[in-house]
Amino acid sequence: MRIPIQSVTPESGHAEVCGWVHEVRDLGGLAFFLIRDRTGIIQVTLPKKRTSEAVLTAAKQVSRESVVRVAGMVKAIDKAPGGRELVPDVFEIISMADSPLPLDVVEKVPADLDTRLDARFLDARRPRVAAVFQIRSAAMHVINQYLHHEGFINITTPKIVAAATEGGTDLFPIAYFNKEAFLNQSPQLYKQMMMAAGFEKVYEIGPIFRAEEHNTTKHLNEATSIDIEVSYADHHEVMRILEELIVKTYEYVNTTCSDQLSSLEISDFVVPKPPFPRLPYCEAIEIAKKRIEDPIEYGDDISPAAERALGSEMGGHYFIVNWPSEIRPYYAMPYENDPSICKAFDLMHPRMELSSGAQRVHQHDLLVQQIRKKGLNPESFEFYLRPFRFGMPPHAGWGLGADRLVMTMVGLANVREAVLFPRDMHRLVP
RNA sequence: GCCCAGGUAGUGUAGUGGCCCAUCAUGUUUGCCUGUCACGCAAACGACUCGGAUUCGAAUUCCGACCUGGGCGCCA
Repeated sequence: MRIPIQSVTPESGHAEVCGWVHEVRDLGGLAFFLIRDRTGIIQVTLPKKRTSEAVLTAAKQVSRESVVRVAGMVKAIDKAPGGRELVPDVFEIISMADSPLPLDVVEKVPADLDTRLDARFLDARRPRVAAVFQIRSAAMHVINQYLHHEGFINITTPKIVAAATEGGTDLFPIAYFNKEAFLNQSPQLYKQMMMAAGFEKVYEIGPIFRAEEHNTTKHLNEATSIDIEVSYADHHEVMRILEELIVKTYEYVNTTCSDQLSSLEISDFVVPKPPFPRLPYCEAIEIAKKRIEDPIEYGDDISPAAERALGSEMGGHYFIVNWPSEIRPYYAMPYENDPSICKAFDLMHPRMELSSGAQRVHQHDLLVQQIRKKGLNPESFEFYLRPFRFGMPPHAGWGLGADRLVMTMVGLANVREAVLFPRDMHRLVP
């Protein structure tokens, strides 16, 4: 019976493992094979004089990264990695790997990201790459667990939609029988409909699609968004949920992924401390004005240079709050005492924006007014506006970029490294 | 979409007009080697993105195409 490599100890006696041939060191009368599975690496040692002909033939024939089944006695040896080695009486080639390999799994020679993504299945065999996705999995697990625990209902909303009701970003048109259709840019409107449906707290973790032709290390055309919406909550309440979720995610990764963090050579993993500073937009602009050369004025978006300047000033996660209504979407709730600013916020990591959200406008007539103010036609928003006419509770929510969360958490240079099969302007395969 | 930088063995690189039938590492193959752990040693194999131009001569200069990386714009 095959057992995980990590569980092989000197006490195992006779053990059978399956995995990839990681490295071969043939010293002549003695040969070492490193066999790797997802749990670790074990040294298989062949003293040639005392090894069967069948084992020697297979060992001679096998190529790097072939899948093999090896069984034999486990011996305690200080000189071997992990303090044990396996002396095989069985060495079976299950699946021979072609040569040459598209990239070097052992990492003696680096590979460009492009090369790595072209051969992602091989790239992901590298422990440090696998570690990123194990951490991502842990993060998604604890986020689901936290939201479930907080009473959120997990929903799934359509990714094929009829029209671009939100404006702003470009959508991908798709062929949908004989109708016009698009890939959805966000579950925003559907989350809000579920507030009208009385679900009170909903969340969705799913793909979002943006057809922007950007070419940066932090944008993708297909991303994973963690979205929540909460009835009877204001922006303060959902910011609190967001910061608690971020902290819990870091804590969980910190306590359950120590092997993965050390694979990534992260020795200074810092769990952020709540509460995160709430920086009013107007103060953010003042800081940016002092710190960057490019002109920036109240009413402008926060440019990447301004983001970086603020990031180094703030030093950790922080919120930008009280945005001018003018530069936020129509569904962001304006302050009653000063409608020029609204109850919208962004959650920032020092490197980039992670999340944005707001208390939403829940009053039908105010929403129509806001849509008009943005120069949009309320008539084309009928499917969105309808729920607001039949009893819509006040509500607030946010969307958090899962890929950026992972990227910033483990310090990846490029968001593509946090995604198994990233989709950008140039990459559609694999 | 705009701007900048690139494209050389399977992989990662050196090479700015002749010194290049192209450097180094890794890999692969063969030989030697009984404690390696990036094993070592020896030998061999393997590449200038494509098309056009300039030149006695182009990996190197110019033009075009394609591809890649990055920045900006855009990103409710």
